[in-house]
Amino acid sequence: MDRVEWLTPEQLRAWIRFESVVELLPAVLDSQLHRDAQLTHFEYLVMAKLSESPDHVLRMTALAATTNSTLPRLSHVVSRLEARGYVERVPCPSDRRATNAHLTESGWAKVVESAPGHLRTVREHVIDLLTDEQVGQLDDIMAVLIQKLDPENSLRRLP
Amino acid sequence: MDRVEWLTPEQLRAWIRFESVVELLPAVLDSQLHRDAQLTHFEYLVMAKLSESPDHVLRMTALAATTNSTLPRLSHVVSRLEARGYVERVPCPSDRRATNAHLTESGWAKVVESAPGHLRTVREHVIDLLTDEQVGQLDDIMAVLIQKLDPENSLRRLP
DNA sequence: CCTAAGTCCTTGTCCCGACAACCATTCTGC
DNA sequence: GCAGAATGGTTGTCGGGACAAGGACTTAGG
Repeated sequence: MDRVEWLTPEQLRAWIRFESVVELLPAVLDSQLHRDAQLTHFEYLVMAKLSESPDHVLRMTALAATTNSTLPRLSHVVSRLEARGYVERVPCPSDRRATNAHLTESGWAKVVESAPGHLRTVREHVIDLLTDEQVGQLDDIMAVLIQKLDPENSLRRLP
Repeated sequence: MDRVEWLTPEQLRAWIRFESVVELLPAVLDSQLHRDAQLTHFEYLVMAKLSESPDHVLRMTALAATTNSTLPRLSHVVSRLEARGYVERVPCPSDRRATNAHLTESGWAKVVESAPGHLRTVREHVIDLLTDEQVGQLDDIMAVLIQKLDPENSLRRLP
């Protein structure tokens, strides 16, 4: 292994803090949703993305992309959501390999019901703690990191 | 559920990007460590914290705190690391309820061997992508979030 | 003291995510 | 057209993390 330059104290401190947030934040989001809506954060995300899409339908591949997920993972989650009546699978007419995931009425209602609580959590733990300027800085920084993490920009729908 | 103000476009975009990074970054760190050192990110973190500590020893409770973890989780991981010879459990002489986790020679060697690769990954995916100014902004922002996520740095979820 | 409550840690069980193997359909080159 | 590659999804298995319960020890109160 080649030599790597060590971090400066400022860089190290920033990294340790960032690392901690990355570790702790998902647990907060997960637990709020699980407590208030019996949903995983990822389950919520899947339904939320469906709800933003025309006709509440997305192909599995597209849905996997927007949720930063893999197909196997998504498939399992959709099966769970299907069992609870929130989502249904519909064969894609134009490509018979493909499957469309469709948010049911019940699923839509679930999203509408649980969105405010989730939003509140996001506000309480992130957005409302920062100044507008900091939100802008966060946006810029995360844009740079995403570019590296997800070079192909498979995440569409960035407003 | 009370009404919650929706996010502005700027806030929403920042949040979606941040959310994506929080989702994707751990996978990158995990996979590098697993590939190059057969270690979980959390396993590495545990050994790293031990290696920074005097005599390479920490009480389980303290170790759980510095790694943002719970005691059950830590206990399982230490068991695994013990089975691989990287860590050993030593009863604490002053408090017989307590257990000290001690990094073995082999564990120390493992940390020394795998640290550069991990550091390189952190540099490649975060630090080296940002200006010094941005690193400072990231530090400030994460400090604010940490304050909310872990108010007294003495976390541990209570039921 | 001695009992009750609190602290420190371990263990068992369940569920979710990663990974690999697999099947079905569509595309490509010749 | 047709063989082989590529694409789109599903399923099975395995390992790690959350949570609940329990065991061992210590401290506090009368």
